[in-house]
Amino acid sequence: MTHHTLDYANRIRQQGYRLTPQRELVLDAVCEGGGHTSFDEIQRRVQARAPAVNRSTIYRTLEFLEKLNLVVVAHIEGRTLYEIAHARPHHHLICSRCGAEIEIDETMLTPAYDRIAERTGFVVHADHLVLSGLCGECNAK
Amino acid sequence: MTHHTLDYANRIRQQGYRLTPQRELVLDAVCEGGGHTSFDEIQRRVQARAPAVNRSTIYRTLEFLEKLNLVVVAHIEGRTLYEIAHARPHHHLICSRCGAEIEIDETMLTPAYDRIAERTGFVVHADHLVLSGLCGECNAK
DNA sequence: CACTTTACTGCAATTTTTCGCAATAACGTT
DNA sequence: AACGTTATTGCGAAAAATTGCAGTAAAGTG
Ligand SMILES: [Mn+2]
Ligand SMILES: [Mn+2]
Ligand SMILES: [Zn+2]
Ligand SMILES: [Zn+2]
Repeated sequence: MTHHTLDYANRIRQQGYRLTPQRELVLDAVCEGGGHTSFDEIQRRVQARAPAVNRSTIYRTLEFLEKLNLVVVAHIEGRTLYEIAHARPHHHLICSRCGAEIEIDETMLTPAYDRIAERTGFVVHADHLVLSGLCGECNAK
Repeated sequence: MTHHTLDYANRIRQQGYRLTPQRELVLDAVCEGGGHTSFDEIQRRVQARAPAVNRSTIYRTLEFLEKLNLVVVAHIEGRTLYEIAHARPHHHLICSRCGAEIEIDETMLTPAYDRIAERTGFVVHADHLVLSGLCGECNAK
């Protein structure tokens, strides 16, 4: 399971929080499938294993996991999508014409981060951006 | 009024849409105050002039104005904030420790856009990003 | 100005998300 | 292993946001 490498159990407990079955179930649900997952899909997966888990709990748990940087969120074309946080952050390019999605590594943004740090002293630490624009193909037209 | 410079009336009509009093009221409401405005504040301003304007209409209108690039949105610390679109896009740096907000020009990001275009062919056209990280002061500690 | 088309609005109903609170259970301590 | 503290859950209710639809009115035409 992907998130095991992050040692989420200790990460949660070391901050004074508790590792509950609900939190493990939600974490697993976000992991399954690997990519972006909607709330409904997460709820479906969680309740397939434990039907009693409450919808409110899933909302609160996702917010919690996001706060601990175990899960990242993205708003893409009106939809709110969740994804397990990986060791290295990544970002998304969304073509506003054809909808194509391209994934890029955080290193693509470091030139801008450097400029920002130079001029403002601010050190950017973005972990899941969504940048819109036009993909190569659509741009050619 | 700031948005008049954008000639929003023609911009709306030229695409087959209609310029309604409700749309002007919402646009004005987003303009007033200049910066980021919450939905509730927009509703308050609109209904101060025209109490009959429906809440649903305001939601739909904001979405519409966003689609036409007359208004930009941002999700900052859980809040959804609206702002009138200016001639040049700008972005925000939010310190995740002290909450400080720094505004930056789009030119700060062009080095990254260039790299992205070189390697992927994708031309980024982001108009209102929110980047989190640590401000200069918080970083020193 | 009267007329036609159909984009847009207001309203009510749904759906989604948040919230308060009493009951539960995680986990450090004994 | 039993106990105590209190973070977390489930539940019901409230609040926020979305949707379908019938009526309204913007704007082009003559
Ligand atoms: Mn992603
Ligand atoms: Mn702004
Ligand atoms: Zn494209
Ligand atoms: Zn700071």
